[in-house]
Amino acid sequence: MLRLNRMTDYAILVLGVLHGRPGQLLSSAQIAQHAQLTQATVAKTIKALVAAGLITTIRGTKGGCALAIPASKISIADVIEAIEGPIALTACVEGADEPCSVQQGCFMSGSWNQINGAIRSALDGVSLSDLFNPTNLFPAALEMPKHTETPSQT
Amino acid sequence: MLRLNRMTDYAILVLGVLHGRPGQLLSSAQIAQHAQLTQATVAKTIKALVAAGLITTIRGTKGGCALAIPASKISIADVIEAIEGPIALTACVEGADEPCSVQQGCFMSGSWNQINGAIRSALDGVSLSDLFNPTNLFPAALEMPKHTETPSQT
DNA sequence: GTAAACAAGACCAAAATAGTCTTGTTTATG
DNA sequence: CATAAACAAGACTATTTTGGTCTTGTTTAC
Repeated sequence: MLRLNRMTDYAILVLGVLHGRPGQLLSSAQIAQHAQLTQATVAKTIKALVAAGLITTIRGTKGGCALAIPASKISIADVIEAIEGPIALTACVEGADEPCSVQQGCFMSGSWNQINGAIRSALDGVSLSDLFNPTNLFPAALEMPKHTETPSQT
Repeated sequence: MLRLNRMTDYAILVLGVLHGRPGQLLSSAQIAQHAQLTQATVAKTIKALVAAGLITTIRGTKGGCALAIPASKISIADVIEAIEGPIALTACVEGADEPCSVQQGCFMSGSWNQINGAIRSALDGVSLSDLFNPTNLFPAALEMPKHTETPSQT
């Protein structure tokens, strides 16, 4: 299913909360409340996002978090890489004897690199603001109230 | 990391073994031997591949497996879907109150569908024969013996 | 009828993931 | 300068997912 893990979901949620309140410093507790997560989980998410340079934090009383760069400059790929590490399917199969012995070393790696690159650019092509304002991609989205198919989560 | 799971690796291995022996009926035990897996694990993999119509099996003594369709017609996406189910990141975030209440329902679903589609077509664009004969993609592959970067498995 | 092979599902083990808790550091405020 | 609010970081536990094995059944060639 190639599914994102839940922490990445949370990260997108957290970034969405920050995006919805531009210029405000929000504490992790506030974010947790808006995102309906526990403060501890939000803190864990924030740690990774700070490490990746996507948000900035200010410590001490009156501290909090804000987006480090505009949502339009943050791609989905950035978020995924911040939480899950480099984007790569890397299914380099080593165990086989015959089919691999024909060529030397990891003969499939070239193909996989190409596949990984294609996926990465797909994910790189959508920014958080595209995600949060889907009208950019689908101008009529808000006028079509038929959302019968439920895009399942988790 | 968006990694494939191990069963998908195994499936590619199994298909590679079959691809390397066109026209032959191989028992799961033989495949297991070539792929250096246990027979039980291969049998499990085969079950999914048969269900997806990628390989055909013949029961009884002298039975075995063979590719149901040529490797050039099987895409990576087919294999992934056979083992892991539909390809979808589906990170439809429901929990948030504020950022979601502005629009109705799952407002991000449209964007995710587009992203999923892009990934799927990337995976659809590479067939198993591309993977097994990377010269199709990289004509000089066999003449470049520098494989320093190790594309990690598992 | 027997053995070789696929079929299918139950079940257990191992690994990855998610979530919590504790402790420490920074800083505004009274 | 003490206190409280907030971030920081990592240890630890629990849960979930994944991988692997085992058992039992069915098909078919000889």
